[in-house]
Amino acid sequence: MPNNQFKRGELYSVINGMASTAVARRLQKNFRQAGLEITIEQWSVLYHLWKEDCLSQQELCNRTFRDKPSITRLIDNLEKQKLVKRTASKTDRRINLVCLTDAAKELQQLTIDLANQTMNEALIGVMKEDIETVKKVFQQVFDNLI
Amino acid sequence: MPNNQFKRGELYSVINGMASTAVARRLQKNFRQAGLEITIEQWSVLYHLWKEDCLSQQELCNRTFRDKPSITRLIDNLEKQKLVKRTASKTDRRINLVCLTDAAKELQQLTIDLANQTMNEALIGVMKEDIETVKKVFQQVFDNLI
DNA sequence: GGCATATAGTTAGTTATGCAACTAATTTCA
DNA sequence: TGAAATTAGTTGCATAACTAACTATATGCC
Repeated sequence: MPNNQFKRGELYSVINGMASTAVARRLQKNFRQAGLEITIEQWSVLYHLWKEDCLSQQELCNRTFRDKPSITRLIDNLEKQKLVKRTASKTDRRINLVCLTDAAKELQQLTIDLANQTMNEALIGVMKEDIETVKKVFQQVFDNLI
Repeated sequence: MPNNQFKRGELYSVINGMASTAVARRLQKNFRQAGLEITIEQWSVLYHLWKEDCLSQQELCNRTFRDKPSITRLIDNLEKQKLVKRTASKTDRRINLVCLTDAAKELQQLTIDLANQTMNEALIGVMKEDIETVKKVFQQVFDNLI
């Protein structure tokens, strides 16, 4: 196979491949070294709740771009760790509102610091305008595929 | 929390987040619609074997950036599907060489076409030089974190 | 030669993803 | 009003990830 046959597939592996995995592993490692017992995926849920508390599970699906079973189980685990609590909505009995506990609120600043530290480690030598280009391209890719 | 406190965390979610997931889901969907029963992860192993057949499991770990247990199980599943075959190395009895079957060789062109099609769908409206910037940034991120 | 160390691969346990099928509550509309 | 369709959430099954602990083989070195 000539090398140029796979040009866009190579970009696939760029977008979805080693760099992303490396960042995720580093962030997880930095969490662990700081004594944090949460996973990256749990963190992404908490992140949206820190921005706006007491969202429904469906709303968390939309914001984290995960499907419903994934959110169900992430919330199960976060509830076991006493970081969130399901509360029945008073206006719609189908809905669980997912609210932060005080313990979760205390984690916010530490995880922000660790995420920023991780991205600083990852972005050494990367120009600011190139970062903007990456953001722009990823937004376009997301819009193309919804 | 002021919004600008999480600037680099936002980029984290860009690199590791929704666009990557959207591309992976679309590629998987395109595989499925073409009647291909393989996962993206299995495909990534086959991809490296198409470039160079009969690699050791350790070499597949290095090239796919996965750990050893992940490769063990990916190879288990690929072997169940008769797409690869483990062969004991003659020079080092610790090593399994993973070789493609004829069935796997027949999948190569179809999956290349589907990967290219998927990336074409994803990259509508994205400029060529911006793609090069994304590749450059991701290479730098990977080098920073190894 | 033989012990210590390193390397290749497997297994076990926990967490997460995707899909399909399911229950329960709500909304639509004839 | 009441049956049909929609929405919110859960459960089951298969695949995959990470960590740690394990076996087997190979290498290094005294």
